[in-house]
Amino acid sequence: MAGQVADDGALADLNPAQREAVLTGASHNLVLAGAGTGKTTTIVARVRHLLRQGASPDRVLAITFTRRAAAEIRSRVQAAASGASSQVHAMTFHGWAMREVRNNPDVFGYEGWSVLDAEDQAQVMRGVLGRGKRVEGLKASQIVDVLSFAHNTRVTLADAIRAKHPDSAIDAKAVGAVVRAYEERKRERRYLNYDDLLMIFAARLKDDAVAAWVGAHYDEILVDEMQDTNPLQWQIIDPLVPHTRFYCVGDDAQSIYGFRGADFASIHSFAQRVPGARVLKLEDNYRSSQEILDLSNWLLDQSPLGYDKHLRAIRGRGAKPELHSFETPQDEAGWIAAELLRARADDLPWSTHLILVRSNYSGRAIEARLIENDIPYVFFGGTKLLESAHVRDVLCALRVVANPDDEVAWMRLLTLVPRVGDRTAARAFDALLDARAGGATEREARAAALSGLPAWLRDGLDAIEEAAQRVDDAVGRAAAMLQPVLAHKYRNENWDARARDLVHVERLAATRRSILEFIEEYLLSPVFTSELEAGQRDTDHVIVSTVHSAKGLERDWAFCAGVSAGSYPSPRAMGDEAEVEEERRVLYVALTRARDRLMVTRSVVHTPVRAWMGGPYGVDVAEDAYFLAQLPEHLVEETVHTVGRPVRPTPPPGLAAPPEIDLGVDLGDLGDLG
DNA sequence: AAGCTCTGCTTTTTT
DNA sequence: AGCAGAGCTT
Repeated sequence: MAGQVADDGALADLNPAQREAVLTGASHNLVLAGAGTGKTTTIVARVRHLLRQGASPDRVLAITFTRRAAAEIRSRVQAAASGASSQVHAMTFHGWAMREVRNNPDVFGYEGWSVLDAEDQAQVMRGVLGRGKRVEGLKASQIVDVLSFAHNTRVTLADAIRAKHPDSAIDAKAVGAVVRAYEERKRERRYLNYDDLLMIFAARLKDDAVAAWVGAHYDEILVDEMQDTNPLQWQIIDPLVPHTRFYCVGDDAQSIYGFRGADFASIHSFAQRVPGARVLKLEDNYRSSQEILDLSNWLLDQSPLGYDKHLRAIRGRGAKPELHSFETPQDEAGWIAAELLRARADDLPWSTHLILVRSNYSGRAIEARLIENDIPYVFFGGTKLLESAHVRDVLCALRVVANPDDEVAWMRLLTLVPRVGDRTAARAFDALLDARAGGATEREARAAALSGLPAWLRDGLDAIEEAAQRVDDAVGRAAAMLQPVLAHKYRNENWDARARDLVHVERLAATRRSILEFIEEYLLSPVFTSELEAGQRDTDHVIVSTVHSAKGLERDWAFCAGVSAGSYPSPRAMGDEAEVEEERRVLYVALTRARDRLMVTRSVVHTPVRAWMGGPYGVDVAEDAYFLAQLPEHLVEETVHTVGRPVRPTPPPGLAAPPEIDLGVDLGDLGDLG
């Protein structure tokens, strides 16, 4: 908060509504905190208040949406604390569930499992699908998505299929058979995915003795971004309500995770769901100028859903938001880069700026321009380090050592070996299982199963096993072992940059106690590759972020890129009011990130990309529903740019129609070609 | 038969 | 940028 940083959470710096929210004595509270109203400040102050009242730091749990938000709360509480260590627990729902399940095998009944990320899940699903690779026209990854939606919203598979694929007649029974086989495969291999962690936790909390036991660990559980909590996560909160206190903070207008099962209306029913809960409101905005809020408020007012929300700018008046129209997205990106360079020439630091994009895809065009112009940036929502192919390759070598049942990892690792494909790899894996079943130790089983393969694989894995206590060392050995094959595999794909990533991974691993802990931590809360490049030296940088990853972010200047007809809302959302309104909230979140200068950019050209994204709906429909179609002129300062694309000169008046032009070739005298 | 390589297609949003 | 499939090589 610009005006109220100094001592985070010192009561004197809070306004009356915030102070009330911090000091509330009710057992359960819901704080409705609009954008820029000091949400994080309030949470930090609340934690400090609890600590002052004598709560031990490890009895306060803050549930956040991302690892970054957790780190911020932790560091701000720490910074504000006088001396004594006050490491409060701050983590995501998934991180919490994982901790509980991992640390208490006798309570939850799961031991020796490993976590599957999206790609691994799709891989297991592909194995189940076999030859055809599809069932009812759905790809492996689509089935995984639908299944996850069903779990998170607690609906049947059939309902989830209808929700996700409303236009196709899919036989849920056929999909169900595949899903059953998939679950069976996961069980055999002792795999759990993100949803499983939440489901195991939620299922066990149904036993009131377990709920009482978990609840007794905490004096208060704070939940940030409550509007994005989905029904599955509610099943974790519900049983704990009688056993601890809940302090939830959210904003219905910023609910943008409906695709993951969040229902923004659930925040309205909070008081019914949590008996005796007190509801408090924060409406004073400390972040933005009134002009920025006028535009944001206008956007919400256009919605058929009544948000009953009008942010007031404590900072008063400022510059009008700017609307810049271009011909192409490339022009937008070019102008943004130029604007950043101009600001730099005026001595503004790079950290003045935040660039918001709708999708990872659209962020790449901007990223390219920043690289071109040597502008340092971090891309939240870009490539995740642990999901990139080369890092995955290396981690598979660690995974098979940590969990020899990890079939997905074995298959990937084995097929890296030259002349080894699916068949050979599958045979080696089967041989491994056989050897173990016959009583061999892990190392003996590996020696037997890998006997027909190059010795470096067996020796390398043995070396990793010996180093397993030092995870960074193990990573180093895995990278060394695979270096030759990876250098070849990625020879045309940026091998040098990839090799650098592997060094980053080694460094990240240095503080971890075990291979599984390391992999789980970063799978559950990813690190972006660009984050490491820039963050390493704490350099001044611009932030590029998808709107979804921009939660809690704010900067003096914000560029909202690609706010074009046909993108807001996207054609995919058309025809479904709930989805269109979620898109409106996405734009609202983007607009409310700016403190002083808000620049909305858009373009009109329909690139091939947009044409196929447009799908069956077509552009005209989108024009009509475009959120800025009815934008009153007085709310923005509009500039129309025609950069790099000069208007075609009109021909001189009175020019005669072109004559027929003979395109035949004058062969001339070719002489005697004989 | 198995593996390799090239090409074209696909992509909202994330733990 | 990554994946699936086609067609080619060993």
